[in-house]
Amino acid sequence: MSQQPSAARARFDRSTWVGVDPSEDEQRRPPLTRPRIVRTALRLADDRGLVALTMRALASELEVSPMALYNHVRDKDELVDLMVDLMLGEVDCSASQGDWAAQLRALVCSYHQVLSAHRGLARIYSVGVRLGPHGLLIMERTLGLLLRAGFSAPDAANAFYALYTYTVGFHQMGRIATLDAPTPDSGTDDQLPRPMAKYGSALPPEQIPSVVAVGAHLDGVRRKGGFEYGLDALLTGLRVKLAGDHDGVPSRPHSSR
Amino acid sequence: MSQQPSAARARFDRSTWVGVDPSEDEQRRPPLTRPRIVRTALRLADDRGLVALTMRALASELEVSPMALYNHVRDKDELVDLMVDLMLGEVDCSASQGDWAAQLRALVCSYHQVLSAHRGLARIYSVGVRLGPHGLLIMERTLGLLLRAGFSAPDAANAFYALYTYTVGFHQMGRIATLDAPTPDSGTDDQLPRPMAKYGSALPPEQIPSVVAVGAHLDGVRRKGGFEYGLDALLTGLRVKLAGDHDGVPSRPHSSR
DNA sequence: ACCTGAACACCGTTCAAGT
DNA sequence: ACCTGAACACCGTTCAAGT
Repeated sequence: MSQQPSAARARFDRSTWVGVDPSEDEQRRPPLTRPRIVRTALRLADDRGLVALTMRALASELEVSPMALYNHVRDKDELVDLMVDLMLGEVDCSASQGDWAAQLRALVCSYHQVLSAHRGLARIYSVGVRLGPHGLLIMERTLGLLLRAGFSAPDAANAFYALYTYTVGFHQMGRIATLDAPTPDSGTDDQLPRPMAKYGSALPPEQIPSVVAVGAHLDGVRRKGGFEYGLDALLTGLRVKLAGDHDGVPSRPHSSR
Repeated sequence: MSQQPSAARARFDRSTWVGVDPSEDEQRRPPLTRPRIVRTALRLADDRGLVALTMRALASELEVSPMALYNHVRDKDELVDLMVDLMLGEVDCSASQGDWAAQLRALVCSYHQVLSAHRGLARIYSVGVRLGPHGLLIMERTLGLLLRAGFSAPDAANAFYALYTYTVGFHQMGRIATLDAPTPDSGTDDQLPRPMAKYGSALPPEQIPSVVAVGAHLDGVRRKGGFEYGLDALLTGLRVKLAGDHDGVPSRPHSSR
């Protein structure tokens, strides 16, 4: 009762079966390598969330002492960098069809899908962006498309950063809610007729008529084509900017300065 | 030597001077209130960064036991929510001149400036967005401008989320760097002629020609008008989208679906 | 009602020691 | 070279106790 049953059982199995077939035991515990650590860490973050990604938890997942990890990885920051680069390897950087904007759209959408598949990691992505080879390749491809489209080097840097910022930011923004906890009594689904119980807490409804009017649609942004909406607006803006530069016409909405 | 000198000194001062002039001691230690806790926490995060914002550090800054805070604040998450709303109170929500896009631009730029003034808090902002009264007011104003401009409720939600995502994301994105630590030997300034020592580490230069070509401008994005570049592109895209809706012409760059 | 000290269940990481 | 256990310097938070 007061002992840890799983630890006791593990010890028992080990001492019982070791020596009978050592190679089988070896099979069950592959050697600790850097790629295996990073792969396991990414899976752990995917399955149990960012908060569960702990050096200690990762070590126990690998059936190894916490300190064993430090022989293959400098510290947790480096581990996260490696995880991010492993994830970014899934982004499809191959050439696609259409003009520069369409190709840019395909690339960024692939990026978006990969981040969606790894929500836990996507959260931490921003804090200190350290690019590995896969990240650099995405950057290279994006900047190449922009430069070939006709953007100047400074504008390409700005456009890249804007696309990048929007995409990563989209995944870090959580569901919008007010200080009051969301009511968990809604048994049916999301499209409830009166969703303002959530938004009305911090301010009386008569002070936020627009929020009340839009309300029901706000939660759906992340599910529906919310990402593509902003992305297309951004791409349209870039297209107008590029055309304006070639015509010598400023594209600023209001050149108040 | 082995004792903590500051703790010993504090205890000495307290026991020495208490009773001589209690009101003076009272002045030096104003009562612990919720607003004072939140204000001090925001200042602490601004001055010493997010990582220094610790319940224990905050308590010692307020010259109080760590547990005293829990009489005024449920937990650290709630404290952060309150700090965010205090910060958002600095955003200028007053009406401005120009059409809807210009007013939107002024509002978002004020938002951007406030986040710039509180870089530490801006980092954590995304994780769990819980809006207080000030946040709700910004949301109300933004949605109101979009609705009055002619956006439908779903489109207003999407546009709001895009602007919001971009702005907050901009502040969470750190400086772009590669896995190798940046070389701290550059004594002069940022506009160095060979900035590729930073980007060339993870991949050989011949594989990333566009990165090499743009390189020098990438670090400047955050300083220069990098934020405004993307914001204006976004606003232009929204303007085109709105005009397209009124004409019945789809504004998607490529309606491949 | 408000504050305190001690303690709990965690972290990441250093260190000295094992093989 | 690789792994381990013990320990250090932290966290946020609970609890029982003080006033």
